[in-house]
Parts: sequence; C-alpha cells; structure tokens
Amino acid sequence: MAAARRIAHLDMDAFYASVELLRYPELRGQPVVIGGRRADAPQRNPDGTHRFARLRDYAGRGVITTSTYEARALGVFSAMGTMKAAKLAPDAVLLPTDFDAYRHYSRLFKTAVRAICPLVEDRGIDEIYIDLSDHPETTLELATTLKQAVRDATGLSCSIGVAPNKLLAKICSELDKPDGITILGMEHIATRIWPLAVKKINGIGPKATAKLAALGIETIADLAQADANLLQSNFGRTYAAWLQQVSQGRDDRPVVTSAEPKSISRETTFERDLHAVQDRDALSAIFTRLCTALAADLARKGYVCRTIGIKLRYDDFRTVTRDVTLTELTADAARIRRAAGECLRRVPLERRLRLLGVRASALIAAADAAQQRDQPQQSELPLGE
DNA sequence: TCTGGGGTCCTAGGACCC
DNA sequence: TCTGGGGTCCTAGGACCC
Repeated sequence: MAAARRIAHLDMDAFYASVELLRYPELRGQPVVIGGRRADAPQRNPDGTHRFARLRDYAGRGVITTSTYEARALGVFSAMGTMKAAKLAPDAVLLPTDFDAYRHYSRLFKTAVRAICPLVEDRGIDEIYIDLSDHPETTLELATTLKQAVRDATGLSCSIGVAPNKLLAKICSELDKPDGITILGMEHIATRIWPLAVKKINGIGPKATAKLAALGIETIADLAQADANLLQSNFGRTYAAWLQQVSQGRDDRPVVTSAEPKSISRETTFERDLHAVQDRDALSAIFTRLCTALAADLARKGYVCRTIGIKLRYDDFRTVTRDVTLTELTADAARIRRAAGECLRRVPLERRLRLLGVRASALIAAADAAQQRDQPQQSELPLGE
C-alpha cells in the first residue's frame, strides 16, 4: 500500500493588492481595491507623495479584481462591479491592474518554491499545488520554510494548506488566511471539513450551490449524508458520484507539473455598447486590433493554431460563440482576421454588443509544426525503393 | 448605476467513416 | 419496410476557476 500523500496548496494573500502595497507602502492599513483603468493611475505630487484615485470617482463597467483585507471588511470583494463597490466604500483607494508587475512577482514566488520543492503545479498567477510526499522533513517544517522563502523572494505573505490530496489542501489553505499554515489529515474531515458550506469545494460553483440549497443541502456534511438517488436524479450520474466522493474528502488527482496551453484568446468589453451597423468602423477597428494582439500572443508563445473562434456578448449579456477549423495552420494576423470575419457573418447582429473576443485553439507548438512540414509523415513518402 | 479577461473541462448533437 | 454500431472530428454552449 502506497504511503499517504502530502499535498500543499499555497495561495498568495490578496496578491494584486499586496504587490501594489510594496509600491505604495503609504497605503498599508487602508481599504484599497484593484480594478481601475490606466486613467486611474496615481499622480505623483511635486513633493514625491502620490494622489490616488478614490472609488467614488470611478465611472465605467469594470469589476474589482482584488481588495485589501480592510476593503473586504467594508464588503468589497473580487468580481464585484466597481460601481457597486463604490457605493459600499466610496473612500477606498482605486488602483489600475498592472499584470506585468503581478506576473513578475508570480515568477519570483514560484521560482523560490521550486528551489525547495520541485513538484509544483501552476494554478494561475497567485496559487500553486506542491507535492511534498518525498521530502524527509516534517510537514510543519516544510510549510514554514516555504513561507519564509516566498517572503524572502517577494516581501509578500501567503497561506499554506497541507492535506492528503489537492481537494483538501485547497480548502485548508483558506482556513487560516492571511499568513497561515493549516495541516489536516483524513481524521479531521468530520470536524473541520463537514461544517463548511458546499461552495468551499473547488468545482461547486454558484449554479450547483443554488441547486443543492434547493434540496436542503447547505454544508459538506449535508452532502455527505445526502441520498445517492436524490443526487443522481438532480445532477446526473457522473457529477453525483463526484459530489459524493468529495464530500468524503476523497480525491486522487496527481500534482501535474507541466501542461501545454489549449487555447489563447483576447477579448474586450466596450466602454459603451456598439451596434454592428451604426458603429461599424469602431467595431471593425477593435476586431482587427484583437486579431493583431492574438497573432502577437501566438508568436511570442511559439504556437500556431488550426481553429479560430469569436465570442460576442450582447447588451442583454447573452453570449454566443462561433468557430471555424482551417485546413492549414496559422499564426498570421490577416489570416486570423479573415477567419474571424467569416465567423462573425454567422451570428445575428441586430442587438447592440458589449463584448467582442477572438480565440485560437487546436494549438500546435510552432517548432513541431515546422518539423512536420520539413519531415513529411511516412505515409506521405513514395512507397517502395 | 449590475456583471473583466484569461483560461479549462464537460456535454451533446451532427457529420462522416468503416 | 421507422432504429446497426462504434469511433472521431467539429461546433456551441455552459459551468467553473483565478
């Protein structure tokens, strides 16, 4: 029988906001939200201090991406509309998102962790899973060392959860935020996991939470005791089985240390809704700009694609997608623009639009594509000698 | 005063092939 | 005269995550 795994989930605390506080330490202790536009960047006064935009000055259709714990205390959280946040915390400082800076600190903390524990799975810009199973140190020693390494590399704090699998580690990293360490074994499931709301489980989102609530299932304990047939008739066989598994804290997904991207995309929400006819020129310019940016992304990351798709969001927030698979591989802006234009012709354009996006999928590494071109498949070679 | 931008995975139907 | 049966690819939509 294999030894129990030790899986850590490391989550940076209020990541974007914390990176901004490194730059503007005078904001420490204040409610600060990230989610503005470039126009909201702080102005530098002659005396070296900064003049910051306040949430009350914001007008637009953005959302909050992160907030400091002081802002959260006022009810302002990620994904909340910025205008709504402004009502709750008008005096909070508003900063624009600076992804280049966050990517920089993301690389720093991941490199620091990999230097100690190389089995790392990327889960986005601010969190990772780490497989600690093969390390001789105690779990607490390892978690303490990792946290210190992240702090030394970035000046930032993180929270770490360690458990026998990814599902529990993820739940656990949240139990003592910020700057915490939580270590759980299967023996703690009844006391520490079951009392939690079902939405704490990664994979149970708003829709499933609402459906479960309608069945009287609020906590993970409720889910663990739920009738299998009831779950099956409401969620289907596969999802019902998964719900029962996770309610018992069971999960055997491995930590995956490398993965190829499946798609690359660019999209934008307009400042005001646009109409395909009245705003034809503006829309066309944005469309071309998205295709150019996408082509540049493909080139920079070293991929070509075979499928091009578009995404439209109407003024009523309904979303439609169309895609087309080409007979050749491409990363060319003009080719992408033509394919995307073909997709656009297949979609109703009576309503005003609020969003337009372009996506490349069926990706192949450009190097592999070149090799396949230079060395045709065996079956394409003439037969016989 | 609604609701960003970048992703992944799953489902389901139809085309097409053997 | 209803209905084969896999397997794969393509497309569209939706749930979910950071």
